[in-house]
Amino acid sequence: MANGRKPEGNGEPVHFNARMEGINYEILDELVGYAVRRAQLSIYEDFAFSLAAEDLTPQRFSSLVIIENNPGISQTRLAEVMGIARSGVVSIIDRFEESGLVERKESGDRRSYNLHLTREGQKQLKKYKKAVREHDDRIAGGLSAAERQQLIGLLRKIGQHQA
Amino acid sequence: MANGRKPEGNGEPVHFNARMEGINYEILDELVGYAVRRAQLSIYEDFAFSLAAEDLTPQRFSSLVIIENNPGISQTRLAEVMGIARSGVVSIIDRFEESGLVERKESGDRRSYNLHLTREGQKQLKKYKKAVREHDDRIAGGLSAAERQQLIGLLRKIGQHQA
DNA sequence: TATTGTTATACTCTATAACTATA
DNA sequence: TATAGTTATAGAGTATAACAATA
Repeated sequence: MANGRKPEGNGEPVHFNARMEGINYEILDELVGYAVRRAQLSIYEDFAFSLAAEDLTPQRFSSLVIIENNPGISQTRLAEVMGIARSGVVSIIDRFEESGLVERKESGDRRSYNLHLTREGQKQLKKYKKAVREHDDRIAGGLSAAERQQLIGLLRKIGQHQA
Repeated sequence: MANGRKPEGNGEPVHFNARMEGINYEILDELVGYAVRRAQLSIYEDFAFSLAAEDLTPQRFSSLVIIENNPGISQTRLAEVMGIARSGVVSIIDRFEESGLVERKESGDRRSYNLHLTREGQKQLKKYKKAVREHDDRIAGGLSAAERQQLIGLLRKIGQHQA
């Protein structure tokens, strides 16, 4: 063997703990931005854990939902909606096409495609939605239905600074 | 010249628009996770825009605040608080040390360091805090003080699923 | 044996720029 | 000239694994 050591590594997988005992967060506790970021990290971690087996990320899930509910959308438009560069959409759609969930159909304009879910894509997305709802219920478990609605409402007011 | 073309590129910088006209978001509108992610993207964008000149990211800002308010903290502990790998902290601190904001001081245990802000670090952080508060007020501008507190409170209840 | 900091490496995400085929 | 999709490339960010020094 190349070396006589046992396989090592750092041990504990990296985990985000929203609030650590005995740590003074000072100003961070007063910032809306930090609270959102902290929540987002916890949520992302749970999403990844819950849906890694499905090879699904929040980004990929959102793409499927947008395509399903806005059938025929173009890649450029999808990029705008997702807030990413057009080049990023290419690889996302490539991957979905390989796994047979999305297809690029002809549009009138031969420069662009109309994106659609395949039958298989619709079927899979239904499953994904169920899993994502379970995940969302889990992470929002501490909140009543009313609080949940209130939270979504407050979050929607954020980042609306001027036009 | 190597080629006769004018410098081109895709044009419009990538920008995240929380909600696009004429798009159906379906289930995404009901998910706490999506609302948080959407808000987080808007906030991050404003933070980056406001503080890029200071070479500051939310991550780097948080590190400085944690070090200031928990002086003598070790790199491993800081990694835990930030929810990143220990190896990631090394480069963060390296950079702060180069720019003279943080210093690694001896601890009793010769394997580890005690992290401290330098005098310059304290001075800079004071400036950063002012800028970050302005940024936070801007992105939370649509909210009253009460709503802001309410939002932070609700966000804190998230991701507290079981122990 | 375990821990701290470190380095090497790799992977993902995403941006920018340039290219092509169309319009 | 402008636009849609594409490719090439590069830069963050961050993880894992392995290592040296120390406990």
